[in-house]
Amino acid sequence: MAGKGRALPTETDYRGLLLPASTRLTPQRRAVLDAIAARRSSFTAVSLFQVARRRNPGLGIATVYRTVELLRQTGSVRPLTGDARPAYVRCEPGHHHHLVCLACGAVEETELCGAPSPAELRRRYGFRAEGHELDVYGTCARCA
Amino acid sequence: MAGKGRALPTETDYRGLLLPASTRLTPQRRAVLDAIAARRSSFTAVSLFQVARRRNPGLGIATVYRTVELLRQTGSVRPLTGDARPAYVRCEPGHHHHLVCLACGAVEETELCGAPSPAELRRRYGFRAEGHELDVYGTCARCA
DNA sequence: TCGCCTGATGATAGTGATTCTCACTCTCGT
DNA sequence: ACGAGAGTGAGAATCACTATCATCAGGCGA
Repeated sequence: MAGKGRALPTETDYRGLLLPASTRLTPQRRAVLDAIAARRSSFTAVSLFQVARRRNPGLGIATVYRTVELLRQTGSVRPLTGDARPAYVRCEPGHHHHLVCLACGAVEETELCGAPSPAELRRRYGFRAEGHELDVYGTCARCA
Repeated sequence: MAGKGRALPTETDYRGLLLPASTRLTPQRRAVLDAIAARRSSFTAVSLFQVARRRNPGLGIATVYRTVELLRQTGSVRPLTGDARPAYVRCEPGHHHHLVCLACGAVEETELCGAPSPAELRRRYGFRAEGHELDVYGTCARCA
């Protein structure tokens, strides 16, 4: 049952939004994925819910949370840290961080990252780094 | 009434925990400051409440939140980002980041920081950085 | 010494975001 | 058509936190 007939859990026009394998692409999830794909900035579960429900009036808020959680598992969205909570951003694959505009909520990805190296943290603190969160807050080019 | 007779808003033996000037050091706040000073790791408002109430049984949870907020204003505590939420850590003055142990909750400060420079973000993205959040997650020396 | 003013407090209701529960529905493979 | 199990919506529950408000406390001036 793994990767046979039912095959495509997502379709390519969702532009990189991936559900975990062997989950079904239901109309409800489609509505949520559409709502995310249309976003150019950070979003909250509630705001997604409001948009997605226009397309699928019966949609429940619980389904939005469930779908976002699935996307989080695949790395397609990430919850923002800091004062922007509670909000999420779309994520392309690979290590990167976010530039969050405090004025309009727009989020830009950047591959720039100078987080302390695991080796140095290990040497200086005996600390085994497994991951890190870095978000930069400020004003985007449009709002400046 | 500004910085005269009433004088000392805090006392030095709270090891760097500062309340804003012209706030009173009440027994309730003292109990909360004690509870924080005794911590070697991250803490939540509720866990502080439980500890501080042993010293001051009448203490209300609202007072704990109010006191933590005062300390946040002076930079003496900072809310953690990422999955460790909702939790706070004590902060020494100055720019630094935190190494958070996912096993025991211990938090170590480090001055190591390689966040992208505001100048480079400005040049490449037109983004005016105002601040950033960086927390590193992993396992501390004791738990490893 | 006595009120007074204002900051501080505790109890409690309220809020917003999120999670849980559960009966029901839909889909897929057979 | 059928059975199994993934998926669903509604609403209750939970969690962290905030707002409200009557009351308290402790310097201050009179």
